[in-house]
Amino acid sequence: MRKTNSTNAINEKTLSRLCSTAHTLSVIGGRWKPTILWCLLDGKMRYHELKKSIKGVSERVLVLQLRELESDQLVKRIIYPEVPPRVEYELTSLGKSLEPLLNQMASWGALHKKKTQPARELEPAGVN
Amino acid sequence: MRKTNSTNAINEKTLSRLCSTAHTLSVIGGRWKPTILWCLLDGKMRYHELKKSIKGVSERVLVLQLRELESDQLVKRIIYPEVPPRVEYELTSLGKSLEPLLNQMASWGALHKKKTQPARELEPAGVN
DNA sequence: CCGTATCCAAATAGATACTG
DNA sequence: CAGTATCTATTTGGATACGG
Repeated sequence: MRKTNSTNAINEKTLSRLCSTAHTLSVIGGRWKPTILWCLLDGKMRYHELKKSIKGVSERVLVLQLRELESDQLVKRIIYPEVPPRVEYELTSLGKSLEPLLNQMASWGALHKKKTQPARELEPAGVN
Repeated sequence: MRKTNSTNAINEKTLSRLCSTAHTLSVIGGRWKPTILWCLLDGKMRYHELKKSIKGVSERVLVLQLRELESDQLVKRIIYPEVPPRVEYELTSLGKSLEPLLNQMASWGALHKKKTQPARELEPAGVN
């Protein structure tokens, strides 16, 4: 009759899923991480290409996010010992394994926007 | 031969998905939002039950996150005009529609942890 | 070209006393 | 009970000059 347990406290299964969800968010939740991941799903890119593609990100932050993705093993950093230097960023298989999740997030986000922001173009200019 | 286009700039489709992904993250990405959502997936709860279930959250922050979830229409707030006051929080259908996504996030998070943190229990106590 | 170092701003989270 | 009001701390992001 009761659901989960008498006090509605978080049960073990929920706790474990919660922890895993939080972990996922900590990995992909950075300000530019989804952008970077979407970029790299199209194929490997050099640092400067990323910088150009991702408008508005500063060098410091871009590098920070890349380093985090790297230490989370989503991104591989390949350094070619040349002059001038060349560095390529590429998704690891773990990184590529995010694609379905990112797609689902995109789908849900689109749905949510449609449901919560019904038909903007029908309201001409916003009176107040 | 070329992929997407010549300069590897973000194309329209990627841009749209990126935007939707960012939107999803802005909705569920708060510090306690996944916790709250997992709780409410088990059923409606009163404010104080949430407060007790979610250890470590302060009142201010809990209310803030609930208000954001409410204004994003994931959570319904039901006020009973009684003394003492009673308020229940419940997922809307839009909130419930997050369940598959949260499940997938949990699955990916668990997988990622397994791949990046191999077999903790094999290292006895951590020497350094 | 590919960053790092430094400094700064903004957003987010937290503790806690108080109120209808 | 269910919050709000303050105040503070921490975390995150940003601009930009400089270095290997």
